[in-house]
Amino acid sequence: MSTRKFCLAILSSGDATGYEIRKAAQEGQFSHFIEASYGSIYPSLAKMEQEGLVTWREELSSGKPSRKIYSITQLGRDAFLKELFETPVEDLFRSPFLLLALYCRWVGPEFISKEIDRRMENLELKIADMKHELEINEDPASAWTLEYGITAYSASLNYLKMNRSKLERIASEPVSHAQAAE
Amino acid sequence: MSTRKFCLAILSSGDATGYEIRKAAQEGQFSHFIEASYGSIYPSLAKMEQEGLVTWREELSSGKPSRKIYSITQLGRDAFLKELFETPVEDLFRSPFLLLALYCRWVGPEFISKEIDRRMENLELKIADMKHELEINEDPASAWTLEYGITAYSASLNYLKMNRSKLERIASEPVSHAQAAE
DNA sequence: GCTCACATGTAATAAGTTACATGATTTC
DNA sequence: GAAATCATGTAACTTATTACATGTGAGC
Repeated sequence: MSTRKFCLAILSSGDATGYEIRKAAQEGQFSHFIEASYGSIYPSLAKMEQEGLVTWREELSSGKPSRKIYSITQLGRDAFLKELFETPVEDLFRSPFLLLALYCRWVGPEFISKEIDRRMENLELKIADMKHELEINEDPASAWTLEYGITAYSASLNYLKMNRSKLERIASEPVSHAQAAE
Repeated sequence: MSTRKFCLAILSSGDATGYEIRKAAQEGQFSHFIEASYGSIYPSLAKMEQEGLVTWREELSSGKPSRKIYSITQLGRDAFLKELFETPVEDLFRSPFLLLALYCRWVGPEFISKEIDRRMENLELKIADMKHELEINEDPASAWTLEYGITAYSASLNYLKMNRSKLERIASEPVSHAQAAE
């Protein structure tokens, strides 16, 4: 249901192709808190077309492959609004990284160190991305959302910066039987 | 695959029933970055038993329903280690709340205000929870992970505290046709 | 000539959600 | 007497993932 909601959100601000919607999920401001791949977007669009929430027209351009440009209908707008008003599902945070941190003694300090590097690079990239979007952006709601993301990610990044050595130290303690059976 | 990994993680620190594993996903330190329900835990345990990753014994206690106590096998430990060493999937953050924030003008300031309240209460609860776990906790890796969570959530909460009025103001601006077609 | 970006989709599979079904004991 | 907690599981359904399948044009 979340891919559907996302497609309606994008289309509520303007027409788009499936390809463009996926790109928005991959690169834009949405990418930081939404997941959607071709395999979920195209079927979702097809289904919504059957339900009358969206329509499409074909655009044939010489050379380039033809595009199916989707538009939201009034029914679609109503459905989107309804979804917005429904109490939103709780935000979801799933972290294989934190699970790894919890079991850091099992993998040792070198591996942990490498993974912390990866995680920090990732956060830095995301933050840089959001700062860039903030600059080219004109919509105040987008700015607010981007700043929320920058704040939260910066806090995580900073925590890693200040406390990574602590975790690396913990990871270097040997795993005793007592701990394993704890 | 993530429910499986989580079950192995729990069992690697000691025997447990399906019920207890689900409780750990619901309440403990894990609950802040893992999702798992009965419907995914029980089938997962059954499958892992067939694969020889876990075994179980029945405990009949007078009165209470009988429990199936699962233990991890050496094969299971190996599988868990292997999963830990495999490059972890990127952390996943999905936020219906931020999508709502982005479209705040469509729902208006009253609704947004209510949702911000909900979100803040939620964050406060989680933070309080983690602080409490931090106190009763003895494992340094757990402490590190909990502090990570407290840091990130506190930053989000603080952002909401400082900037909620801004979003409420944005939400009160009428949606023009130009914006809708932007 | 190669890779990247554009562009659409399907099929098989995996995974998880939600509701259902059942029942005893403990606590208020 | 009611509600919460302990305790196990299934079945139907929804959803998403991954890989496959295909092809053009532009830039290097």
